[in-house]
Parts: sequence; C-alpha cells; structure tokens
Amino acid sequence: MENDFVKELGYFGFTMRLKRINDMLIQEGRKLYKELGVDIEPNWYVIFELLKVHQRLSITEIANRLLLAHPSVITITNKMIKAGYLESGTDKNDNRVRVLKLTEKARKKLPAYEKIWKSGEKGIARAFEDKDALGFLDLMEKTFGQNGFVKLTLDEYRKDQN
Amino acid sequence: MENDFVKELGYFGFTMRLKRINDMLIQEGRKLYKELGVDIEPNWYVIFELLKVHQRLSITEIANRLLLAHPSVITITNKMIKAGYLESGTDKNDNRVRVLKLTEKARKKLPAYEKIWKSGEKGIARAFEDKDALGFLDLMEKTFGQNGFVKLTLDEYRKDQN
DNA sequence: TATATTTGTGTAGTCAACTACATAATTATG
DNA sequence: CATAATTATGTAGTTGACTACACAAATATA
Repeated sequence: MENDFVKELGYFGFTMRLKRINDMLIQEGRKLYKELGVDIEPNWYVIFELLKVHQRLSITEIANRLLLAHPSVITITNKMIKAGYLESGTDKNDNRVRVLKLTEKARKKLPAYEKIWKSGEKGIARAFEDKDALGFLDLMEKTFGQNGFVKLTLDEYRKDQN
Repeated sequence: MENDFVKELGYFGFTMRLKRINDMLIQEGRKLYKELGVDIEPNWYVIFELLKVHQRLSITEIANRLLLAHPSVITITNKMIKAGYLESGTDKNDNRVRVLKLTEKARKKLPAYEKIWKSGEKGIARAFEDKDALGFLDLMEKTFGQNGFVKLTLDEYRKDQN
C-alpha cells in the first residue's frame, strides 16, 4: 500500500477525492444489498420513496424532483419495470406522457427495504454526529451548482492574468 | 422548477446528493475546459501531476497511488496517449510492466494547464474559507472506506431486529 | 385554422468508474 | 529445477450519469 497522492494535493485533489468517496459509497451499497440478498440497485431507493409519496408521476416530473436528466430517469425506471417494481400507464389528458407507479410487489417489499435504508440513514447520522454534514452538502451545492465552479475558477484565473 | 425531493430526505438522501454534487463538478470541469479551449478531460489532471513528480510509473503504481482500480488507469492513460500527452515504454527488469511518462507536448502544455488548475484550487479554497472541507473529506473516507458503510448499516440493522 | 413553438419521451453515443476473468512474466516453493 | 503462486496488464461486460438529437403530441400564435 503506497501513499495516497491525491490526499496530499490538498484542495487541488478535492474533486477527485469526492469522486472516490462517492464511488466507494455506491460499491458499499451494492455489497450491502448482496449481503442481505436484496435484488435492487443503489440508486433505486429515491424512486421508491418518491413514488410512495406521490403515487403517479411522469418521467419528466421524476426528473425535475430529483434534479436528474430525463434520460437517466428512463434508464433507471426501465430497469425497475423489468424487475417488477414499477408499471407504466398513459396519461388521460396527454398522450405523450407515461405515468409511473409502484407495483403490488413494490408495495409488499417496501417495508423490508425501508428497514435497510433507515439503518443506513441512522448509521450515517451517527457517524457524523454533530458535524453538520448536511450543511456541508448545502454549501457544496450552492458553491458548485449552475456554473458556480466555472465562475469561481474563471474569476481566480483572470485575477492572475493581470 | 419543482422542489428538491432528495434534499428533503435529510440523511436519507445523503448518497444521492453526494453523487449529484460530484457529477455536477465533472460537468462544470468539462464546461471550463471547453470555455478555455483546452482539449483535456476532467480526470486527467491527477495523472499529469503524479507523473510530473514521479516521471516514470507503471499502471499498477499509478493505480496504487491514486487508489483506483487498474483498469480505470488503463482507460485514462490510453486516452492520454492517444491525445499525445503520455508515452509508454517497457521496464528493463520486468517485461510485464509498461512504464508511462509525460511527452514533450505534455511538459510544454503543463504550465498553462496548471494555471487553470491552480485557479480552481484557489476558488474552492476561498469558497470553503474556514469550513474545513478537507477535514470533512477525511471523515467521509474514514467513515465509508473499506466496508465502513456496510458495517455501519448492518450494525443499526441488527440492532433494530431485536 | 394553419403553422410555429414548446414539451415529453426515447435513442444514440460519451465518459468514468467498477468487478471478473484471461494471459503472460516473474518469483517462490517443494 | 519443475511446478505453483503471485503479479502486471489487458479485455469484456456492468452501472450510472450526461449531452445531443429525433419525433410526436400539445399548445400558442399569426
């Protein structure tokens, strides 16, 4: 095991470390499901929860509420349909929209899945204790969101050009 | 623009938000390069810096120092070779290893690229000010690293089973 | 009302990481 | 010294996000 070069870079390695942490979490999530014998993907839980609250939503509505691009939503939900957790119908008033909702199977399995998710939530909350991790996410979203990072960098860049 | 459902979930939405922030940063990085007319990918900078410091490294050495899986390193470096920034030779003592180093082009372009990267670094540092974002990354790495998240969750899970 | 614009969905192709497996070279072992 | 184990690289296939483009339906406009 050699040194972690990225960590040594300070703020210079920020994005790369964030990426690694993120990938780590996804891998861990996959391991967790495997361990518990659950056949769902790490990114499905938000869709489950969203449709539990809002019953019937279109692709676009889901994309807007999760701040995802619509093709991503199509990919995720298609897999969930294939796995039997979602079914799609058509909107009465608009023939373009495809309305998605949870299936019987989804509703039956949900309580068990929610137990897992709640455990994960509690674990994270306890690990961070008083550290205000959510406040940190807020800050990052505000800092990097919509051209934030580009502006930030270009400002510094132009400052140095003089 | 509708509500951000994920944000409402509190710690339950943690991983998803982290993923979003991360993707956001990559997209922003890509935009930045485009704006400045630079033909490199967001994840190349660590390789540049690593090989600037260590001149000649093998695939495995790079993977170890960056904590990446070796196939990821192969993919990245192959693209950099194609773009003319890296060249690979063979190790004298070991015919299996492929040694990578920066090309003339890379060394010539590097100062200009480093100006951009430094600006990004400064921007991030200023945005976080006294917030100790790096300490937060440390904490996340420690918390989620090597089975951390799985253990964390399973502990809570089993606690609730009783 | 005919045409233009917007909106919802879908497809294609890109990028970045991963695991699992294959193969060849080197090193260790019996 | 022959064989076994390890190590370095490479390939294939998966997941998950994205943008750009295409097309059909609905809405707005002239």
